Amino acid sequence: MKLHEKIYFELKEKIESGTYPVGSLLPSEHELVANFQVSRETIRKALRNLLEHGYIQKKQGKGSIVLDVKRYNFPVSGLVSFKELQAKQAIPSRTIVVKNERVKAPKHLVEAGLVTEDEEMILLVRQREINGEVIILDKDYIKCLSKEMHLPNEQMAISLYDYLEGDIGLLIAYAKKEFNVEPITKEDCELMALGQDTHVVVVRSEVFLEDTSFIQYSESRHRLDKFKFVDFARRQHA
Amino acid sequence: MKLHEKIYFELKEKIESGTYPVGSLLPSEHELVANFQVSRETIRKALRNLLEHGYIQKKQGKGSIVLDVKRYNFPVSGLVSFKELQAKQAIPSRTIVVKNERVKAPKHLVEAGLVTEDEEMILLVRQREINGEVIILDKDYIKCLSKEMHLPNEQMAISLYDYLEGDIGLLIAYAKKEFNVEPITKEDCELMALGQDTHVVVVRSEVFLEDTSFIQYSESRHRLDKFKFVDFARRQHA
DNA sequence: TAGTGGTCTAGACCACGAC
DNA sequence: TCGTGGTCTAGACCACTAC
Repeated sequence: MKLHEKIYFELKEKIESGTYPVGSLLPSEHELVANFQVSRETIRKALRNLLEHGYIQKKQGKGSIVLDVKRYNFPVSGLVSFKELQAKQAIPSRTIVVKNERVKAPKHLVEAGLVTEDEEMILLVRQREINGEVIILDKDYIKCLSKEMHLPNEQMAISLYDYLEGDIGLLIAYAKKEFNVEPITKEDCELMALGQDTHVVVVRSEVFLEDTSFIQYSESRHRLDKFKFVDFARRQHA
Repeated sequence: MKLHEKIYFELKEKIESGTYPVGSLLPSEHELVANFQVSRETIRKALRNLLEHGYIQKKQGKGSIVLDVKRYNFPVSGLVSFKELQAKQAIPSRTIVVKNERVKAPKHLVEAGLVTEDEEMILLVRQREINGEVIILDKDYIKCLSKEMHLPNEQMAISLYDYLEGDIGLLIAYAKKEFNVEPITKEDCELMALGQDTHVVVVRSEVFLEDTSFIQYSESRHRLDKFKFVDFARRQHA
């Protein structure tokens, strides 16, 4: 564990436990330098991390003010998998793998230059059940990194990202996401518990690895009444 | 202008203009130090800024890879005002101020501890027209910072944030936002061009100043077919 | 092995806030 | 005035990538 990470986690823990109460000031950077016996830049890196995650607000001439974490830190933003979300929220859920097969790359990905024309991809379709109802339908196209590559159904029922990052050792770096509300398709009707709904929320993502190579395109289709997206945003004054 | 900002803007400009083509490597940090005649930490701060805004991907042992800005940098995320959005997209639009009056603070804000019970706030309701249709309905509750405070209608038709930041000199720092899809209200029907729609996208925000004091609560109600939210997200491996 | 970015140090000076 | 965070410097050593 890096020094600045250790300091970040220690301060984060003290904020979450109330050792540093909401609205109070953290010890000054100078004091933290003395306490942790590290250089000021190392302290500042830890504080920057706290700032970016919504734990503190810094003010020149004053100090680092502790924010109300419970209010601002239900992060559904960023790049987080369904499994990681569920783990945080402790909701009874289940995943059913509907499709897991090789297909030709969809045309719009070829046109976007993300894959070559005759390339094969793995199409993965999964139902996400919460309290016994299918609330989310996930459709993923994953680039084949080798001829033999396949995705074990048992793993896909847990987490695609756990498999790609843990078992295969890929490093997922960033994604472009797009949120829309669209009319339902026949597939939505068949695979989701929609009732009278006429629309679903569609989250489309293009996902890339650390070397900037394309790895995954996904469409996550959500029932309107269960969709919620929470974000913590900082204003850019540049 | 700070040094690292100047370097950030110069590199950003060269990426956007294609001087550094997509997929190529930026000059190494060592080279940039020599070119700009600054210390390495200053270069690194500029590069960190490019990374956070989706312009580059860094890889240890390799370098800084230029990403496809056109594809990833339509930022509707962050904390951006309607006026700033319109400016980027050059769409003919108009804002109509429907209400601008003092009211008692709404109960849910009192319960959340954001305002005191008998406090007055300014209620601002604005229609956002695009191509002659009301697509968005913005309802804002703004905290009264003085007895005399009022918001000029002419300014509100341009930008609330321009007024608060420019004219009054407030510094908006961060916000918590929540996205939901909800059934329409009577007010939506009356003030928006909804057609057969039964739902709208609702974006609720709590906005805070640099000293962490609460300043604004807002509800932005969007017609389903015109709502779109684009995000660039990095995976947290910590 | 050579070159890259990642981490860390020990200073300096400046701008802002509270008193 | 004093203490705070913001910017910047000039080094050091380490981990990873490419060859």
